[in-house]
Formats: sequence, structure tokens, C-alpha cells
Amino acid sequence: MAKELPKTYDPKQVEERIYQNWVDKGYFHAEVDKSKKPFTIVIPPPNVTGQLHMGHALDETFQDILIRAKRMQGYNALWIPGTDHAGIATQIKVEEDLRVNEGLTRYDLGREEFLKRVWAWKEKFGGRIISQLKKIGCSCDWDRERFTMDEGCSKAVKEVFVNLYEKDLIYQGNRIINWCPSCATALSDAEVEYAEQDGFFWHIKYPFKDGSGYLEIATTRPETLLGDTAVAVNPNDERYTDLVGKMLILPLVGREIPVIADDYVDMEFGTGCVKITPAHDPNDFEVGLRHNLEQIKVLNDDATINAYGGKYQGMDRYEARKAMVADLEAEGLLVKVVPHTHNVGQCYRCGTTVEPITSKQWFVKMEPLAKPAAEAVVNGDTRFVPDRFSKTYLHWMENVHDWCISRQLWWGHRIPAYYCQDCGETVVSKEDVHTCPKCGGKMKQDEDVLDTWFSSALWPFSTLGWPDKTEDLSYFYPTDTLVTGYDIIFFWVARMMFSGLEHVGEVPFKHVYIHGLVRDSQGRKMSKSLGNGIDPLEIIDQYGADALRFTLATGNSPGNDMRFYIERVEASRNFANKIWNASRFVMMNLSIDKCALPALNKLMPEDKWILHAYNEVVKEVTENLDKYELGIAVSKLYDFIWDSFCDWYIELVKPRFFEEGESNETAQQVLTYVLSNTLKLLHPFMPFITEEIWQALPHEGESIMIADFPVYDATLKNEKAEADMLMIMESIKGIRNIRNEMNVPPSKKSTVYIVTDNTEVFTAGTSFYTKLASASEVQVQTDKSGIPENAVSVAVPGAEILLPLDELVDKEKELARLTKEKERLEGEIKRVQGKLNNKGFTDKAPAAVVEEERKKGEKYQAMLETVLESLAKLN
RNA sequence: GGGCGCUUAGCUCAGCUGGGAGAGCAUCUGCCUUACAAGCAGAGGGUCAUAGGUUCGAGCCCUAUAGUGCCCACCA
Repeated sequence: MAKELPKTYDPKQVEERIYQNWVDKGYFHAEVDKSKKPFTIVIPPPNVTGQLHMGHALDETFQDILIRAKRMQGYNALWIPGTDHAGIATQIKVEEDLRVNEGLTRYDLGREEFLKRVWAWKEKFGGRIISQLKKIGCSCDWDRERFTMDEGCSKAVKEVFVNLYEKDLIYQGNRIINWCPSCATALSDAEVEYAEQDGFFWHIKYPFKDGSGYLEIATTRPETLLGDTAVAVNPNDERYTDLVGKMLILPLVGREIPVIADDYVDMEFGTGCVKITPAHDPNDFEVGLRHNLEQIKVLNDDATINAYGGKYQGMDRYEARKAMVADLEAEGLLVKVVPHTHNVGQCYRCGTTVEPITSKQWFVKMEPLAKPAAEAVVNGDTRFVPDRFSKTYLHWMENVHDWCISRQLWWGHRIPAYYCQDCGETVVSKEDVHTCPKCGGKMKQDEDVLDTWFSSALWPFSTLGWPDKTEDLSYFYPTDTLVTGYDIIFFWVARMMFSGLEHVGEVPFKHVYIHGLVRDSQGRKMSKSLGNGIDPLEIIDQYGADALRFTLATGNSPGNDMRFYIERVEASRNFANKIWNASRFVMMNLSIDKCALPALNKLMPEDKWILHAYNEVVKEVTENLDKYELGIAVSKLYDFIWDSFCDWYIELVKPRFFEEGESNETAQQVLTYVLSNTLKLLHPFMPFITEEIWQALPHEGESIMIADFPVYDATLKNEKAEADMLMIMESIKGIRNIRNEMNVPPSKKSTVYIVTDNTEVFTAGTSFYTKLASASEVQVQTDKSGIPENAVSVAVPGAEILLPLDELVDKEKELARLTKEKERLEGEIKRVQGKLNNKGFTDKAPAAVVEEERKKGEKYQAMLETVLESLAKLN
């Protein structure tokens, strides 16, 4: 029966085989089963732009931990995998690829051909991502793999669009939007990132038409002057009240524009006069609406000056800026140039400075949708972990603007709106519309596609079959936990929330577990440009998926960023190896073929202790998992396995393997039971190694991943055994400590005398002293008769231990050691006495706490007396 | 300008509802003890950012300050 395993754990021999077996057996697959409670997670679908990075590995590790734990706990656990078409991001990638490899643009290929290329890209990288997820160990239901542009998702997108349009929650309008000149598309507010930039304030004279002087305005974007249709001042600004209504001559252009009064102008800022360019500034756009000003668009889609620009036509925006400033200066209209740093909006995909531009786009009316979405978090239908992110979420929900959803791209869901070529009629429909219902003319579909997040927003229910009323949907929805990073709360979480509520009538998930970013060893964000990214696949290749997962799960608390560096992975790999070797030890001593607890009355003290400790870990880990304290749970398992099980229990139990009989067999049973069940607890975190070992141990069932998660067992609770063993372990440590400090080599054995009132406990521990504390012989007695005078004494809780090490003892060292110990104990006693003498403490603190202190005081006092006695003897 | 974090051992970080400061790595000492040198047994190292406050008791709760990071915001 005894089995031999290799000396070190080699993940490469194990992971692929095990994963394939799980897949073959269909363990990942979930079907509606009303006899079980569902537990559902939908994956944040990775973009098909490229490959997985460490952030994904973190995200997916957390999800797999949760889903595996729940599956073992008897839930019908479903984890839906998939990928996201990632509109702009993917299109940029493919265009780049096209440019580099073929020297072509998408226009060279044409829409249809270009889309073929993107689909090919999607097949390649989407497939790669899925295989990477598998390498991490993700237990996704691969039969349910989805893509945000597959048939089902497309159906859901159309349904939602038409639905919202009919409810008047989607509208088409000519409004100011963020325009990326490089991507040549509109962007939503969320897709613009603001970065501080050094720029200038150009102070420019705007002369009055009647020749009576000028107004001085300051601008950071002089080129927009071409589109000015007014200059505004604050109505309460006494400097300018008389001038409101007068006409100015727009420099360089010669057009007449009025001076208007509007509250928006801050009198304190700049000159108090603001040029108004309704077509190119969001504020000015609003002012323009209030004052009925003309919108003059002066930029083309590529940010060059359009026909309105006269001599500047065709120039790039910055080129035009330069030329215009020079011309203004030549005309004596430039007053001064002042350096100025300000926030400039940039495209979140390509980094190009965006231009606010009025444009005809599609929008989602947010206010009616945001309200219930905010409410659902306020009333706790959906809870953020950690809670502080609900504030971030709510602030966004309460201040959100209408969502610009149309994109001038080719890759994405085509907007289901059709326009009549003849009469201009607009029809929004789920089905293709070819002829105009009004005039019978030819219809043409809108050229634009939807924001990629429009389809991501439907993910929790589009993946379950919505809009059809499927059984899946009614059983698995709402999903239980969404796991994602704080960086996409606005992009994604918020939008899923209002979408789920609006279209399904229920929140999309009950909990949102938010994690932070994975940073490099210096705390920098991992990025391509810095070249500091670490590829999770390389880590897996080198150290194994379990080591990677353990590293990501440990030392990490919800919502906080973490640093990733190789030393941590090594420590995790070492832990895996530790488990491996402990298991080797168990197996090489194994003659039983069943994993079961022995009768309680056969248990030795150390058995009772380890079972008690194991049982406590079961309880704590379960609680930690329920509270999403994954980092705490996994570190408790680490401590239990390494410290309690390996360093103590295995060592304590070794003597029993030198003899045949019941004690030997009991030890085997306890070892097997504790190891096997601890592996179950650890399985969600380290699925591969736990499976590999579990399979090699006596077990029932096909796989650890479908075994029952351990539950707390009240019969194993044994505080007396715990206290007794702690005393024994303390005394072993005490002896080892002394020998260490005296530099006694382990080969030099000595007799150990234990003086105690508690002879029963310490006698039970006799065999441990020979094995673990280099004792040649152990005497347990209640007094000091027969013990050599000059034995070294060590005080431990419950006993005094004496070691006749006379010839080895360095008097000076021993004196120093005892003095230090005396001081330590005196300090402890002082602290405890201070507390106990404090009436406030004894009166107000819980009785149990007071009692505990009292016991400690007694223990320390006894130990101190022992030390004092030894000191006296030494002097 | 608002909001939210963080500041604990040399480094990276845990520390759950307030009750004797922890881990990993690094350093030092001694060990190839028949599971493991990717290991074993030990040691050193912290005024828990600062100042107040609440409490019998504060790393933890409250207030302020400093440093640092992130998010949001239409001052041209």
C-alpha cells in the first residue's frame, strides 16, 4: 500500500492531466437543478485584444476560489466564461497589425473585408485566452462559453436598444461629445482620461465694432476662436455690465459677435470675459443653448481646420494654433502669453487629446435608469466588498450624464436604426428594415456601432439566454458574486446594474467583490510601455499554477493593490513542496486503505490536539470565505499546514511508526484524515496539487473537486487536549532553546527531569522529549529528589525542566540567560498586576478577560519563582 | 475644488467585531535529525506617521496635522 512519490513536486507532470480529467468528467458543467441552490458567477470577459495579464490572473483566481468552494459546499456552482469584442481596442489592434504587416488601412480593405480580418483575430486571440484560463485552473463551464458579439448577445443588444428607444430612453441628438481624432469616433465621458498638461493662456484682444476699445479674453485653445459666436461676462460684473449687448469683431475672422451675460462666467477667473464656442466646448455649448447662439463647427473629424477656417483650412489643430497666434501678434491683438497647467482629456485607448465637438450621436438617457440602480445599493440588494466602493458607485450614479453610445467604428454591434433615403424617416427595429414604412423608399442602416460597454452591460443576463425567458435565467439569475477591479466600476459594474434592473427587473448580482491592481515590485502599474509586465503563463510554467494562485490570493485584502515579485512566488512554490513532502511522509507510512477517523477513545493526546486544531481551522476558513476574506483564509491554512501539521504533529507522531500496533494505526488514520480534509479546505486555492495528493491517499469519490467541503465537527472540539499539548510543546521549545543558546550539539543527549504537579500530562509527553528535545532519558516527578544540584533549569508553563548539562554550561551565559528571562517575566507580571489592580479593569472588563489575566499572572509568577531559585543557586 | 485609500520589523504586506504586536523575504547562529536544504531548530529587529481625545484598556474608534497614492469635477 505504501506509495513512493518523487521528492519534489513537479507541477508540469500534473496540471494538464488533472485539468483534462476534470473537463472530461464534466465537473465544471452546471445544469438547472432545483434540488440544489445555485451559485453563479459570470466572468468579466477578457478583451480579445491580446493575452491575459497578471490582473486577469488575479481576477480569475478569486473567482475560481469562490466557485470551487461553493461547489464543494453543495451549491450548484456555475461559472460562465467568455470574451469581449472590445470595440475600439480590438479595432485599433487589427488596424495596427494591418498597417505594420501589409501597409494597409481599413479603408483600403473596406468594411466587409476588414471585419473578416477582425473575426480572424478574435478567433486566434479569443482561443488563446481560453487556453490561458484553463492553465490557471479555472473551473468555468466551457459548454457555456460566450462572446459579446455572438448570436445570443447580439439578439440581447438589439432587444435592449429597441426597448429603450421605445421607452424614450435612447435618443438621437446633436450634442457635444468627446471626439478622438485618431480613432475618429465619439467617446463616452467614461472613456476620457484627464491628464495634467503644461499649456498656455493666450490673452487676446477682441475689438468692439464701434471702435471703442476692446475686451481681453484668455483662452487655452486659441484655434477654437474660429468658431466663437459670442463673448460672455458675468451679469453681476460691474466692469462689464454696460458693455453687454455691444458687438465685437472676431479677430482674424472679422465676424461680428455679441457680448452676452451669463452666470456661468466666473468674475474672479482670468479677465472675466469668456469667448463662447458652442460647437467645441461643453460649457459653451450650454451657454449657446441658453442664448440661442449659432454652433459653428471648425474642426474636421481628424482635427484639421475645416472650411470655416478660411486661410487656416486644412491645418492640423496645433499647426493652426501656432499660425493664428502668430497672426494675432502681427495684428497687435495678442496681449500676453501666460504659462498654465490644466487638465486635458485623452482617449483611454490611444491617448490622443480628445476634442469636444457637437455631433449627431445616439444617447442613453441616464437619469431614470440611474435612480433605481443607486437605490439597489443603498438598500443592500447589491453589496460592495469592501463597502467603501458603494460610495464611489453612488457618487457616479448621482452625477451621471447621458451616455453617448454610438461609435464611428466598424467593429461592434451595428446600431439597429434605419433611415429612409427618400423621406428621411428613422426606424429602430430588431429586424432589418429595407423599405420605408412611410414612403416605401429604400432604407439604409446606421453606419455606426455601439459602445462596447453597451453589450458588456447585458452580460449577466445575455449569457443566460435573455431576452428569452429561459429556465437558466430564472434559476441562475441574479448571479451571486461579481469579481472585478475598481478601475471598471463605472464602465461596467454601474452599467450592468441599471441594465439588469431595467431589463430583467432584478439586480444582476448580490455581491461585488472589488480587488485592486497587480503592480510590479516597485509599485508601478504593469504596462506594455514600461515593459514591466509579468506574464502569468511564464510563472505557471516555472512554478506551477498553484504557486501563482497562492501568491495572488495571499497577503492581499479586498480593494487594495498588491505588489508582485518573484520571491513571493518562490515562497508559494515552497509551500506546495512542503505539502507534497508531508504527504510523502504520510504515504510512506501508510498501511490503511480507508480515510476515516479512529474511535475517539483510541486517540493519543497529540491526535486530539491536531484534530481540535484542524476543526477550528475548518470553522475559521469557512467563515473567512463567507466574508470574502480570502487572504486571511489562505494564510490560516498555510499556518495550520506548515506549523501545526508539519512542524508539530508529524514530528510528534513519528515515534509511533517505530512500533507496530494500534497506536501506529491510529496515527495513520489521524494523519490521513487531517491531511485529506485539509487538502479539501485548500483545494479552492491550490486545485492541482490537492487533487494529485488526494487521489494518492485513501479516498472515496472520483475527485477532490466534487468532494464535500469539510464542516465543523463538535465532537472534535477538545480544549483540554489543546492546553495539555501546548504545555508539552512549550517545554520542548524550552529545552531546545536552552541547548541552542548553550551551543549543545544535537548529538549530545542528556537526561531530562520534569518537575510538575501535572505528572499525567507530562508523562504522556515522554516520548516526545527523546525525539524532539534530544533527551536520553526522561524523568517526570513532583519534587527535585535525585536531580543533580547543578542542573540547568528552565521554567515553562506547568513545570520546571532540569537538564544536567554541567560540563557544557557556560556560567556567564547561563547567568545572562536567566537574568533576561527574569526581567521578561517581571515585566509580564507587572503588566498583568497593573491591570488586575486597576479597579476600572476588574469592574468593567468582561469576566472572562479578567479571569484570563489572573491565570496568566499565576503562570508567570510560578515561572518567575523557578527562575529566581536557579539564579540564587548560580550565584 | 470634492471624495476615497495608505503610513505597522531592513523590504513587501496581514492584523476580522478594541483585550498580551504577526507572516513571507532579507540578516545572524547552529543543524544533511530516516517527508522536505525549496528543509529543520533558534536569534536579532517595531515609541504600529505625529498630536490630541473617547475607553478600565487603542495598531484598531473620534478629531486635527503631515507625507503619499488613487478617483471624480465644465473655471475659459
